[in-house]
Amino acid sequence: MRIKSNKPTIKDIAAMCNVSTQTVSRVINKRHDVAPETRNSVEKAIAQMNYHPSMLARSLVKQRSNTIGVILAGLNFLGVSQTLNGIAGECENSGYTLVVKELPTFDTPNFLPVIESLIMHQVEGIIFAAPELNDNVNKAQAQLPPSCPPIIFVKCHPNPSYTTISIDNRGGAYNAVKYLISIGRKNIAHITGPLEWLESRQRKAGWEDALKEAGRDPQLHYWKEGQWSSSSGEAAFAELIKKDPGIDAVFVSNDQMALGVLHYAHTHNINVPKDLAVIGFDDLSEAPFFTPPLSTTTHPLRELGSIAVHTLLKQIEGTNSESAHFEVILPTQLILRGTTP
Amino acid sequence: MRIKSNKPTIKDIAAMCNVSTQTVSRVINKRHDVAPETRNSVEKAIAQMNYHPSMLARSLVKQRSNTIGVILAGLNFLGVSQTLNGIAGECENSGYTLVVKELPTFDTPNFLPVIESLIMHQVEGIIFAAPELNDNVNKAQAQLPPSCPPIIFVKCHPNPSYTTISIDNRGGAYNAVKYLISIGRKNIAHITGPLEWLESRQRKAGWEDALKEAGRDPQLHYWKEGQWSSSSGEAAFAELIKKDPGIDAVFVSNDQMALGVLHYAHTHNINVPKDLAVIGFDDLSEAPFFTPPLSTTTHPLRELGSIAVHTLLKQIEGTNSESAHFEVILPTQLILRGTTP
DNA sequence: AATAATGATGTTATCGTTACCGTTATCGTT
DNA sequence: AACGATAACGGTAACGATAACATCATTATT
Repeated sequence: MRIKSNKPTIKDIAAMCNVSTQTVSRVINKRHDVAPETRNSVEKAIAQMNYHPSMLARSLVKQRSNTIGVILAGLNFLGVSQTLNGIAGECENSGYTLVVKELPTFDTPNFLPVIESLIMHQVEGIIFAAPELNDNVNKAQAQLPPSCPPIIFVKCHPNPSYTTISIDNRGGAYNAVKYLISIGRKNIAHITGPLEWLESRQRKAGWEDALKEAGRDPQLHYWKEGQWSSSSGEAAFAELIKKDPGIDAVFVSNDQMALGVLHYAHTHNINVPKDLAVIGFDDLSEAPFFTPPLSTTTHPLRELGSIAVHTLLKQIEGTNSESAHFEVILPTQLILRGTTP
Repeated sequence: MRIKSNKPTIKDIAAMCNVSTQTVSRVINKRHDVAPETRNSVEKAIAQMNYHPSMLARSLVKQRSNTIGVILAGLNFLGVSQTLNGIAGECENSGYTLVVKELPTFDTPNFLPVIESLIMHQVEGIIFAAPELNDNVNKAQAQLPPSCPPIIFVKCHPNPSYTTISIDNRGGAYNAVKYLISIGRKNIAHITGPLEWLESRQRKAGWEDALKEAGRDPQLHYWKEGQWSSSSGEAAFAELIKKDPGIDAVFVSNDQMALGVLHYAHTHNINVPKDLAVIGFDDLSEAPFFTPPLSTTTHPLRELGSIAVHTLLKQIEGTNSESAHFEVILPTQLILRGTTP
């Protein structure tokens, strides 16, 4: 006889109590058709043997894994982890297990292995939460195998064939720039994120739209591409101000780069906000404590995550007829602090 | 005949190719004892039918899930997500699947449900990466069921019964304060994190040790408890400086609170670093761009995560005899920037 | 009293895959 | 020509759990 693994199974419990495995199963699943006496004895045995039901076996026979997968990249960025925070919390709430796959880089060309790995794990749904760079999302969508479970794309461009949930980047930027115009700034520059990122392009579009709406030609305004980091923001601003010393406001695509701008201003005796108004994007928890406190734009990333899970579960658990795809765009909010007058 | 689910199984492939399921299995597992012709036909069928093997079934029969679980709390904190970054990356590298469980709060009293949930999922190992508050880790260890798979505790106090991997908080703080002493600061205050946190207590101990070593009585120095946030840091410093206007240096338990201190200094015309030297902890990527750039202490969180996985996998895959527990403490590094002279 | 309804349990088949062992065909060797 | 070695494959029994049905008592109903 082979040496038994130390993990007790439903059979061991059944044998111990002189009942069938089915009865044990009934106890585990809290069914009512078990005699109190039997239930007691089984429960005692379960506690004694330290038995835990195997989800693998359960999932196999039930044809339901109660698991969803999330694909992401750049966990070390605060934005991504905040989204994950929302996702994980909502999973916990609704009793789903979360499998996390992180892409090695932002611009991983081939998503298929990751998606297939999730399919092999029988996940019931997928949240695609890697940022959209170039056409990576399109590529991913094109690669989706026919047998793919429900999938939600987060923070990407809308696509009627899929459910997408995103942040109103364009609108947030638009509002920020509109405000700068409203306070009389004439020369509003912009520091973008890396332009492969959809978010960067959307925010840039918002800047352009606001300028156009005010009857100004965006072509005549300066902008420069940054790389999200504070140092790139500082460098970008240094270039901008060299090209045009008359810049009196700058809309910056994230708070970290905005911090770089503040640093430059501080070291070059530029008075913020009198000579230079600055508005960022993200509303980092540190932003109110920058010198001066940073005006910026909020976006509900944690909420984004929990909405994504919520929506996904509805698609999983809902009737099949309910598979209409749709699009959610979450609003942003302009927060005025010390870097605007 | 029942309606077949759309997901093909190994049987479907076998039927399609007129071979046994075993042969299909052999092809899937890249065994050599399959005729090239047969292999080809099977592979074609697999591609055609869009077949993906079920990890559930595989794990069940192989008695190996190739999955590990991680327990964490506070994903919205940068430190936690950086650790997760390291963990996820290393899992990806070594072909393990990662299941993430986030605790609802830092001080969740009862870990058992989370751990049991992981056990039920047949994870082969667990990384406990929630921060240590009060005696939550002790509690968790006491609650560990006998049948628990290998588990590694991260960022917690050493315990010979378990493998632990942590950051040298005490040493980092000690070095920071020692440096402040070496540059002649007489009155070195300290702002702690919440004292339920082990990290806070360890850093405070480092501060005390350095003072003692210099022949000073820590009792005569001021300290105040903060809550990690910038605003709490600012408030704490406001109190400290009111109690003793002679404070000429402050060691702050994290960078966010240090930012709060800088903010206070700036708004109250305290010259940093001339009148007040500041050293933080964490080395946020923004720290070099604070005004002035923040001197602080680095710690390798991403590395911590990948080491944790690495160690865990060695315990899982290694021989059983290799189950000796041990303790790793990762070093920190003092980074001097503008808030120290 | 006969029948039906209920309550508590056991039997068997099944989920998708692999391990284990057994079978057949082919080929070179002596 | 008989033999064994090897290659290529198949059959069956697991893995741990549940669904669906079957089987009994026992109690309620007419």
